[in-house]
Amino acid sequence: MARDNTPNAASVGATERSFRILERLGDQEGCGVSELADSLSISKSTVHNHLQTLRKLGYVVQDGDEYRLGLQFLGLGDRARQHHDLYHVAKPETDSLVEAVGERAQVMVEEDGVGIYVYQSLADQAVRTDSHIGTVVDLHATAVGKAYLAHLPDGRLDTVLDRLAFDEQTPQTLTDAEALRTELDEIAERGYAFNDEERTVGMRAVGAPILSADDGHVLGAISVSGPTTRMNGTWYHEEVPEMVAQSAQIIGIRATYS
Amino acid sequence: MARDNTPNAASVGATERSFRILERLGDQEGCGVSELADSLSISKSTVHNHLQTLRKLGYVVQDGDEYRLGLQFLGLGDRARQHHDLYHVAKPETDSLVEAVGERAQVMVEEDGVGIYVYQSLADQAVRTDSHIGTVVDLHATAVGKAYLAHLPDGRLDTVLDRLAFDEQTPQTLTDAEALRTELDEIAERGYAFNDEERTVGMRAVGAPILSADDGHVLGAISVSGPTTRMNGTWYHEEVPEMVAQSAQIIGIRATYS
DNA sequence: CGTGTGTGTTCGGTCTGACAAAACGATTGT
DNA sequence: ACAATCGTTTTGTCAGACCGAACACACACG
Repeated sequence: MARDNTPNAASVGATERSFRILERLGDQEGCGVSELADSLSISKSTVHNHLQTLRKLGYVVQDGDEYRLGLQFLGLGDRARQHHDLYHVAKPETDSLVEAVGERAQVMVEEDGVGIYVYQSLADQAVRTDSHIGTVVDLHATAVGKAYLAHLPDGRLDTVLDRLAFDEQTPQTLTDAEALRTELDEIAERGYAFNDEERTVGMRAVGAPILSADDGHVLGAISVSGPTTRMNGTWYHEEVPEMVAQSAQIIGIRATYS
Repeated sequence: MARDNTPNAASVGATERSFRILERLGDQEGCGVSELADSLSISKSTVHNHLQTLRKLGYVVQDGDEYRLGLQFLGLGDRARQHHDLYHVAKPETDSLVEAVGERAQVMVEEDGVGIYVYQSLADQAVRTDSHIGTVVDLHATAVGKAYLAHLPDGRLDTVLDRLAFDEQTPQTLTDAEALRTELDEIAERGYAFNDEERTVGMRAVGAPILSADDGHVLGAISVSGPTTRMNGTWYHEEVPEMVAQSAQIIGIRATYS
């Protein structure tokens, strides 16, 4: 171990392996030992040991000859979310926003430099996408992300932008830090952010920041998203932004005084 | 569990330790290294290594001098839940049940011999308890649990009851397997189950099984629970059971044909 | 029937790397 | 200034995590 730098290793390999296995199990529902071992380049027996350990703990269930993620993770996820009081106040308001607008709405908070959806509400007509509760958000390519970044203090913004990958998701994605900064200024002044097919072709979204009612620091963001076929004209440019911004304000007030 | 003293170990110790740390972090929101190390009887440096590893993976966040559960668990939990299609159909119906009855309602499914809440809906007046989404349910001491057990095939019931601990939660808890079996027979005939302060003093609940509409096997259970001060008389004994049973039936039908 | 390829599981041997104890800094309160 | 915390880093050592290979059990096929 003395050779080759390892800047600050201090890392538990077995834990990393367990979570790689778990994440893979989440991607493809139901999976066998061999398939996991191949795709992760870990030996079958090691994968088997990890799965048995996780099964004993209740985080994985063995369903015939397949392994699946266990529902115990709901408990850990809910516990983590309980600690963010934004969730409680945002949930009912988000539901009524969806009832008014239709489509889908999601609430994002930042954690350690990445955005994560803590709640999502879907109308019947909403488009099914790959974003769910717990999804890690691209801060530079979503309406929630940009609305959030636009209200971050300069210092924090710099550190977050430094870590951003600027993946190009679609031809419309902003991949230049300077272009993003100028758009963030516009967003801050306007009060809400647009996303016009920057992450998913055919999808548009409108996002607004959730600000603390006393000192004005940003707590998170909320957005409504839908297909370009329905999200257009003044509905997209004026009416939806109005409703999203209002919901964001209500959530901000409730979050501050409760 | 006294039985089953690890006939074949094949267990990854580091993973077990990581999850013990994570579960402890979930219990008490925000926690320092020393506190964790003491209460888990693990050395400080080991706890530190695990926390750093989990932080790198995003499952733990470092907030000043405290560590907290990361929101990434929401993703794993939601993924696990997606695989159970019962959740999708139960959610809207549970919400409208809560709107009609008030109080709180929860949906349970079984996984590997234990019951787990996959959804919970709270009215404004609902009592705050320690049960959340992801909570492991005592099958013998809850309305959902008994409603579920009552409709389990005899073979499965035996194996589940064998593993049950029969903890006495309150003076009212059924701790005798035979007494439970006779009550399960009554429940199966009646179609719904009561819980009269068997798990929490001052709380009552009414639960009904969610049955598949074609072959009648039990998919899960749903219950409404509230304080004894409001849950009594014909409201508790007749009207609420009626509504819960009806919601359960609707969910069962939707789950079967979708 | 064997036989081939696919599983999931078990078995030892090897060497990594997870672990505890103690030293180190950085804060706090006395 | 000192004592008493905290979190972090370092050290050596031995348990145990890992792999490869063998095993058991399925289904296919010819």
